[in-house]
Amino acid sequence: MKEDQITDPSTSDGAMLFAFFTEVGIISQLSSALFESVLPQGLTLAQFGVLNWFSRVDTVATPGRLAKAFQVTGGAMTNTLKKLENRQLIKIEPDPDSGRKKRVTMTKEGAAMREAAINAIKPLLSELTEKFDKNFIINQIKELAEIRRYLDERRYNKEEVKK
Amino acid sequence: MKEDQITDPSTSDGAMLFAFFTEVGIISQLSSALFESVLPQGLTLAQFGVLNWFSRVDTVATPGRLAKAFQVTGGAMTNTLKKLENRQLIKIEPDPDSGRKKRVTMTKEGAAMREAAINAIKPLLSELTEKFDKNFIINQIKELAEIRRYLDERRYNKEEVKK
DNA sequence: GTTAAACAGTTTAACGATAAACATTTAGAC
DNA sequence: GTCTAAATGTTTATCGTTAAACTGTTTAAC
Repeated sequence: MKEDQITDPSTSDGAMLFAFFTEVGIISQLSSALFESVLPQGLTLAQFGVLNWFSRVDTVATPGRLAKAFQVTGGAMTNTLKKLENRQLIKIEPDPDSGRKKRVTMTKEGAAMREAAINAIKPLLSELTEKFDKNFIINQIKELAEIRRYLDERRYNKEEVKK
Repeated sequence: MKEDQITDPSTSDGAMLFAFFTEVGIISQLSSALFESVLPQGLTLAQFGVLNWFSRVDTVATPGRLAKAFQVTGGAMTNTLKKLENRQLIKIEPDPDSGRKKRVTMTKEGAAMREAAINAIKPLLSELTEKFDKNFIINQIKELAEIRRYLDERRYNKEEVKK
């Protein structure tokens, strides 16, 4: 029988898609490791992302809002926020208006750490900017965002079905 | 939805690149979760990848060769192979020709599991294939591979510099 | 008012990943 | 032959992530 031929993904369009996601996964892994290798004092990308959010989006947040912004589970955000709190880079207080919410803000130390992180990754970003064309990256972002939106929507629908 | 934009491409070239890697990271995360949700019996993508490799590339390998193929560290591959060995999906033996190498092969059960996995992800791949144009994906793979090659090279050079 | 459901956040167990330290085996310089 | 360096693989500690179970709080139905 030639079942192998038919089911082999390398002979189908599906294989291409799988190769695409594999490529994305490897880039995600390699780039994360690369950025974290230059971030100061063992700051991780997840932690830097939260600090950066406070500089760019809003000065106050709830864990839930941050979890949604970064598209991670609540547990993941709890974990990241705890690490940041231990290093005194953020402050977590009970929300005065709601007993189940919490109020997360960045400390002065957090803002300073974010500045240091920005400076630390600057050379790496410059190197990569020089290596890859600006329009190439712009186009990539646009196209990848399309795929990301679909996957995000897909996840949402899956959760709806479960109910 | 998406009230909070994480990525902000319009500020600087560096920010654009950072947004690119953020996008890649999210897609990696969402797609992995999606694929693993349909894989049979808790098979992970990492494990499926190895089984699939044996069907597509070669029937025998060393842990080091697989680690290079998937661009992960040796420790990561040791871990994945151990999981597969525990489930009897692969066989790990000492290399008769070299005391430090090992000889990894896929078992019959492994091949069957790979078949089952292929069938399990087929509907998902069909859905995505329908949603995204074939040439679009082909082009994406080509462009992403370029970036991946650079990051991989970059990692290698970093290791060289350390010496 | 009581009670059930939804919401916000945390905890736990499992996964894959890295980096660094650690054997062990092989190969090369002398 | 010896002895150092490289190659191969593993272990350990730490990281981020998910899913599922769990606590506590708020809302809404009655």
